[in-house]
Amino acid sequence: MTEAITPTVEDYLGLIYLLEREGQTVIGARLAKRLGVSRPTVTMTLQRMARAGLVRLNERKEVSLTPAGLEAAENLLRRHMLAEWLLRDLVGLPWHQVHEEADRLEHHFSERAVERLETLFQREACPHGNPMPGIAASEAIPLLEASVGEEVCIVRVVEEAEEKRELMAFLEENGLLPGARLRVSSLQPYNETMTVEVAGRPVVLGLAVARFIQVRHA
Amino acid sequence: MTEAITPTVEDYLGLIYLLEREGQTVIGARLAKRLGVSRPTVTMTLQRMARAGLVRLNERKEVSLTPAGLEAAENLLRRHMLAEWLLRDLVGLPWHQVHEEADRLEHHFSERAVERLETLFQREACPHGNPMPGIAASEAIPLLEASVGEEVCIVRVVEEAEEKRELMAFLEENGLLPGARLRVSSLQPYNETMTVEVAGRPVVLGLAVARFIQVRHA
DNA sequence: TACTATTGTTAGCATATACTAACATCCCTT
DNA sequence: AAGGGATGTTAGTATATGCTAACAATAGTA
Repeated sequence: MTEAITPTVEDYLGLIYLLEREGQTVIGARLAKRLGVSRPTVTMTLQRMARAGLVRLNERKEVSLTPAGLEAAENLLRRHMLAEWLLRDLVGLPWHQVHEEADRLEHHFSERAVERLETLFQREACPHGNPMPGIAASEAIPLLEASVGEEVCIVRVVEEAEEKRELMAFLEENGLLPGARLRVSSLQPYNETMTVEVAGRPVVLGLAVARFIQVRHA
Repeated sequence: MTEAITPTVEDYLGLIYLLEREGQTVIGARLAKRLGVSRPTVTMTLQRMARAGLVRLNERKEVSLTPAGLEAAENLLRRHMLAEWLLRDLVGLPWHQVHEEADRLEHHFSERAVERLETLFQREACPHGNPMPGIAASEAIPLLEASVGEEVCIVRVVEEAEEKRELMAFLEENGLLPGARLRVSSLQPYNETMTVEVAGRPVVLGLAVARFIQVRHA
């Protein structure tokens, strides 16, 4: 028997999957920071996960998913994104809250519920524009790299940003959701900010935030 | 700070609440049986719960909810029933599966999600006809006690039955849901069964099951 | 190269949740 | 009243998940 995968372990798997997808090297310290737990805890949990055949560590202690781990991770991500659509489209939760809520619910859907959700929501990305597992990410560049004057369309807000509650509320308030059109008005690199125009109104964005927003030409 | 109530403890609270509502005396052994855990486990968990001010035990070891425990229990029950409506009306899960699914999800809704669900579903009972916390149960008698020839309408399938997967599937298959009209055709007490007519078709029910179904005159 | 910051691990501990085996209690019925 | 079945508890154990303190190893960087 593959012993049941706990919610905690699912969280590790999902995060490792996302980091790998972004091309980052996955190390324990990074997991500890993102998961909000201590490094010793990560060491122990990774040991259990390795024993269960979900991950492996190379000589440089870099973590990667085994085939079993990958499958479980994709499964979780799919449940996460389906939960987000459920919460947004049917429950009517505001965009900036669905990630946090889905993060708790995702672990508890049965096979049958997932099937129902899959029938209801045949989407290629989550409400934040990040691709469903198995789907290739559509072309996009960080808003940071768009040129001044350019008219762009938001493709996605990357997962790392989804975790930041106030930032998400700020983005929603200012209409900075996937699909939004905006113009890059000006750059203030000395101030670590840029100014964009959304629906006729100017919005000042920190450059760190502009790195979280990916766009394509409109 | 009232330390967070765990899903396990919530399960205990919910069950104690339901047993109390049915007027049963709540003892550890009964909890152990219904929760599917050993008696020692129940002893230890009840001790923690008593320490947390959620329940008390009298000299005869009978369990009852404190005000804090009652509040937490009603809160859980509400979340459970809202989850059931969500799963039935929006997700489209079949009637007989929603209880089991809700039993897992109920522990993980935020305040805000509950508010949304309450706006969407202003119901006085769950999909099985059992009253929402705070609402008085509508008059009904066990189907068992209806007289032969009588035409009745199903008011509820009691909570104890909700836990029995195959039974629930059987009931749904035969249209024995709240609101269904049926006629008591005959009794076979020697056989521990009774026969009812639903939508023109005869269905034979074990008397134990007929005790789980509550009806009113149609 | 030497120092420092980052990273990983060990040890020791705590809590919630489970289990079995064994014993204690208590109530009811014969 | 005695015996038996139901009930509650104790003791001992296990697992997953967390922590801090301390140390070890590694990697950069001055």
